[in-house]
Formats: sequence, structure tokens, C-alpha cells
Amino acid sequence: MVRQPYLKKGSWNRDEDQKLIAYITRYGIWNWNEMPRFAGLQRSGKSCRLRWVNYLRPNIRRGNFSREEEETIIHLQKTLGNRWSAIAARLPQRTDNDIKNYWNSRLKKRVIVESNNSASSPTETKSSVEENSSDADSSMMLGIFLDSDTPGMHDFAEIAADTTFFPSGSNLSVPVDDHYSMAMDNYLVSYWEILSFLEQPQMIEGLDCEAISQNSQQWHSHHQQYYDPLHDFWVSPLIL
DNA sequence: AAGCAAGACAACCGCCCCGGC
DNA sequence: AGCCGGGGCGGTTGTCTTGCT
Repeated sequence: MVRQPYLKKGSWNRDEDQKLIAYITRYGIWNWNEMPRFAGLQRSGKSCRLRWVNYLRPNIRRGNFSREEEETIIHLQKTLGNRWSAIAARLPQRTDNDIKNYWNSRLKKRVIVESNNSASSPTETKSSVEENSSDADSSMMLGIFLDSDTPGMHDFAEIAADTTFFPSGSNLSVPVDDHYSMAMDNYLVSYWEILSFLEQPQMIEGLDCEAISQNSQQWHSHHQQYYDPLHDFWVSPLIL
């Protein structure tokens, strides 16, 4: 009988985030179910995927939706329904989970109120965005700046180069939005921490990182995957 | 200051789709 | 054609934060 390895649930901690970021940055996304084991994470593949897609991957904008984004979501929800991934595809840098949460917590009520109001009087409901108008300035990004010469790093470097998110000359992100800053403080990963992590693969507890590297490469080779420098990930070519 | 309610959001669960065999 | 595994999606839940009394 094969014993099912213990799989942790619940909130991710900083250490787990670091491991996932470092692993994906180094080896790319090749198999979500196998990846946690090689990355030294006691998480399910699904959990890792969710964490990466909704939270850790580069170029995600968080918090404070602009008025245009709100209107777009409302419009698309009317036309597409609750197809959050389709809606997210039309809102760059937003995740479907974020949009879904935002809709459920705010927009749905607002739309209901407005539709009720429009039936009686056409007074406009005050947008929450008007109170948080500087959406770009107050956006929250996971702050990582890494050497753009390192495979998988140029997205991070692009974020770092964006002065909207980072103070000029700083390698480390500083979240502008206090609300998110407090909530996310535990998750901020500094340049130096990531870099030292990458330089010291033996930090992955109890795992032979050389073997991991070889196994990953063997897997890539076996599954005919190739590194795509454009997208910074391993890809499976279509063989027709 | 403490307790409670509501809001916000991260994460999980279950289902479905698709491709490979 | 049917089965299986991986990945994606939407709904829901759990937990933390905030605001009010």
C-alpha cells in the first residue's frame, strides 16, 4: 500500500511562497502534481497552481479596481455571465479569482442597488473607486526584483522597473497601499532572500537539489518540453 | 476595551474538459 | 470508444480584518 504523503492545507507561509517562486523561476511549470515534491512543498499540485496563478506569478495587479475596470466587469458579467476566466482575459493583470471575489463582495450588490434605483430614480450610486481613485499607485504587487539575465526573471525585472510599483532605484518593492501592505507583509520576498535561495539550492529541506534538477531536466526531455525564452517557461511543442 | 457583525479575500472542493493512451 | 490523468473553472467556505455598538 502506498501511503499518501501528508498534504498541508490552509494559508501559505512565506517559506512556502519562496520555495514555489524559486522552483518555478528556476525550472518553469512542467507538471503541477509532481512539482510540489521536487520543490519541497507538502502541498497538492492544485494548491500550488492556485497559489501561483492567483497570487505569486508576475504581473498581477491586486486591490482597488479602477472605475473602468468596474464598468468592464459589470458589462462583461452581463454579457458573459459568471465566466470569470473569460472576463479576466479581458482585464490584463487581474485574476479570475480576484474578479470573482470583487464581484461577489461589491459589484453584485451595487448592480442590484442600481437596478433597483433605476426603477425608481436614476441617482447614481457612489463608486467605491472614487474613494480609492489612485488605483495604479495603490496597487499591490508581490515585490521581487531579480536579475533579468536569469531565466524566468525578466517578468520580475519588468515589475521592478515599473516605478508605479517600486520606488525609483529600489530593488525591493514597497507596497503603497497600507491596507494591503499590512495584510501582505508576511509575503513580501526580498531580492536578496530569493537570490540567496537560488544560490543555495541545498536550502530545500531534505531534498537532493542536484537530483531534483536532473529529474526535472529528464522529465522535460522525456516529455519533449523545451524552454521558451519568450515566455520564460517550459513548453510542449505541438507535433502535428 | 470588549464583543459582535459584516466585509474582504485566500484557499479549497468538486466538476468538467481535453488530450494521451 | 473508453479510461485516465492533468489542468482549468466556478461555487463555496474559512479566516482574518474592520467597523460599529
